[in-house]
Amino acid sequence: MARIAGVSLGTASNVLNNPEVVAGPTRRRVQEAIAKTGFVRSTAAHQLRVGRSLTVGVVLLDLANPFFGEMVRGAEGVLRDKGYVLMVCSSDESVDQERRYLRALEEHRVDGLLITPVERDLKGLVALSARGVPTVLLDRDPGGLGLCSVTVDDVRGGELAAGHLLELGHRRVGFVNGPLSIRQCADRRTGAKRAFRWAGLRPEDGLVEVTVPALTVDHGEEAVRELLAKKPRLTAVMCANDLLALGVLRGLAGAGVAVPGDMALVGYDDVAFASMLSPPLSSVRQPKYELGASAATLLLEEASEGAHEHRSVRFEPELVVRASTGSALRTVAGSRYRKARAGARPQSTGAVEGT
Amino acid sequence: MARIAGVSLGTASNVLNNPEVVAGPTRRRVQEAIAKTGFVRSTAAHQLRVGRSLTVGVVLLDLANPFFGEMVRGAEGVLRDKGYVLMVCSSDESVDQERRYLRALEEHRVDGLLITPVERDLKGLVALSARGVPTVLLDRDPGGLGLCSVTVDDVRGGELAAGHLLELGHRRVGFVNGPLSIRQCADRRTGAKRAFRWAGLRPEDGLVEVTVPALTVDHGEEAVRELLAKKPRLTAVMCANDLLALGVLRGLAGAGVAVPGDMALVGYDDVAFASMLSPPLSSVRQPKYELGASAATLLLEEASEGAHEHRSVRFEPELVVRASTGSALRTVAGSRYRKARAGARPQSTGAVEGT
DNA sequence: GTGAAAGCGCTAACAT
DNA sequence: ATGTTAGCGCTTTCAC
Repeated sequence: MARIAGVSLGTASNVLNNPEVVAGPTRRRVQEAIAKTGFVRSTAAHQLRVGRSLTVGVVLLDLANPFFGEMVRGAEGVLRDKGYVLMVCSSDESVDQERRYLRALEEHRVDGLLITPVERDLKGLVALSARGVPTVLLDRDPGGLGLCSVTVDDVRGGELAAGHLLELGHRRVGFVNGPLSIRQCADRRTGAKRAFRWAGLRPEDGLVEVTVPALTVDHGEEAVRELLAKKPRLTAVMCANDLLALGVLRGLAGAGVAVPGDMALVGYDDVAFASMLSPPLSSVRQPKYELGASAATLLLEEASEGAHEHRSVRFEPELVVRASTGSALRTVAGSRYRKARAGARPQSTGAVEGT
Repeated sequence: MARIAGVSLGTASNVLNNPEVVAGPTRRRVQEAIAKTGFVRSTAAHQLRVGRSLTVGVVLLDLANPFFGEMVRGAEGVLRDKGYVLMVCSSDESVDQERRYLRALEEHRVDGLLITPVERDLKGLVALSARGVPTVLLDRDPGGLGLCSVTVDDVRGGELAAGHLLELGHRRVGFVNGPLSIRQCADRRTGAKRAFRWAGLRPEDGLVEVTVPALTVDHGEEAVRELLAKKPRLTAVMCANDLLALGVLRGLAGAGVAVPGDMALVGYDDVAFASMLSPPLSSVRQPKYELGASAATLLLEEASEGAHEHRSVRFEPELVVRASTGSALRTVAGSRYRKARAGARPQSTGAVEGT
């Protein structure tokens, strides 16, 4: 023990926590002893005294999913500088597993919790928060309950995708969407319709929906037959996610339909391989890293402030334009949409990436 | 506190840890009190007494990389049932960051450590292990030092890829590889050559190497010109990873070369989108989940056994055959390779996935 | 079967 | 400026 090697005891603690209060020579002596004995302080004992575990719990659906991986990196980026270590848990979309982990994290007395909850009922989390564990919801609306949250505006995302196609002059747009019971799917649909209305068009006329049971490549590919059968013929397709878009892309290739020549295509999520497809896929990106980083920041706020005002941060998705949507279909019509949109709101924050 | 609500103190502890030693009625009374007061035991205090933190540290290069994400899931799968929670840390390939995290994890008294070390010198980890923290290396050879490890046989992987093409009858095979300073690249190359020798062929004649500075899509695409210029003409190409393969695929498409008709193509890693390409890409898969799971198992062994024998587990990569390598070029020649290979070792554990 | 008491490693208040 | 002491919440003898 550093104490035996040195000469004091409680002073050693000061060397670690209030170095300035210890006299130079003493301090050095203690530090030497620490180095020599290979002393490493115990967080557990520290926690028992001080009440902070220097630990933050993160519960998400599946760490193997790059979406969550990147989000965690965002949180880690801000939290590690504050000396926190992350306890990361995959609930696997199981309410039971989630409960077990929440229990374990509470036993560990995490100083905060970031969670994408699978349980519909949030009252357990509200209670946890009331018990003094700062809690931030990830990609989930707190629905008026007293919780912080960080979400992405999926309505806006749907609007961006549809709006982009409208700007390019498309007036007959297919929309391959998943079940509306998934909140994200419903929201993106709402956004797409809104884009049509902004353009002075009726969604019922121009937005042709094809609903598939799951957001997979295969379902996307199957949807192509239906898309091509529509009359009058579609000139563009938007999809509820990139996997569907990839399937559509493959289906179109099989049918000899050129993208973007005969059909423009835009996905959603901007997954890693979207930029690698042929042609590279235009898509709507979610700020995954920022999502995590901002959640962590909210957490720190809630942990430091005495009386805390719960806050909800909503991120704007970002349109990433690539080759799959090509250039304007008819210049004149394109400008019409742009004009209708102008002045309504800050212009779309679309980023353009090389082909 | 449960104690006040109930009637005893140290007995409450027994209700939690040795329920059978407590009389029925008493036990029930305590449990009620626990439920009513919302008591949650403190791991920290527990740890202070018992010495176990119920925590395992995981240090990897980047959690946003799906390779690591999946590996962590493997570890989580076996560890969570034992009541452990994972402290996951991304070193970002920074030696400094790695050291900081290792320090923090040791302060937390993790019961074990899984790490993909960035620091070349492993003596810090050996010391840590000697100090009583069971440590398992992930995807890194312990080089004779006393540490457990879990790795994947990249030589074998290279052999699988090349062997597959040889079995199909290809005799002029391009190999787009990264810098040999990367251990994985060097190993895969060694394996590819070995496959040629097994087939009774000289690698110098049949294996045509193209080295690129980095394993990216763009470098793959650029390599195509060089590949197509080779005489006599190549009939197949293998790549050191899937990104390169994707680039090659794109380049070939641009040059009007059909895959697999005019050129067979096999990648490495079997990333998520390999199966989604057109045509779906044959590749060599690393058992990511199993890597993590097996590392965790090793950790548990090391933690439980008194005198521990350090073990190294080496995984066999797995050939995933998809459409990009098509069918045999010339049946006769194909069988020649197969015959040479037979009996040499347990046959390749290749899995076949739908087109 | 249950209670009482010591102590894990640390920090903060107090005494010197 | 340094040493002394109490106690964080728990487990674990050891009496009863």
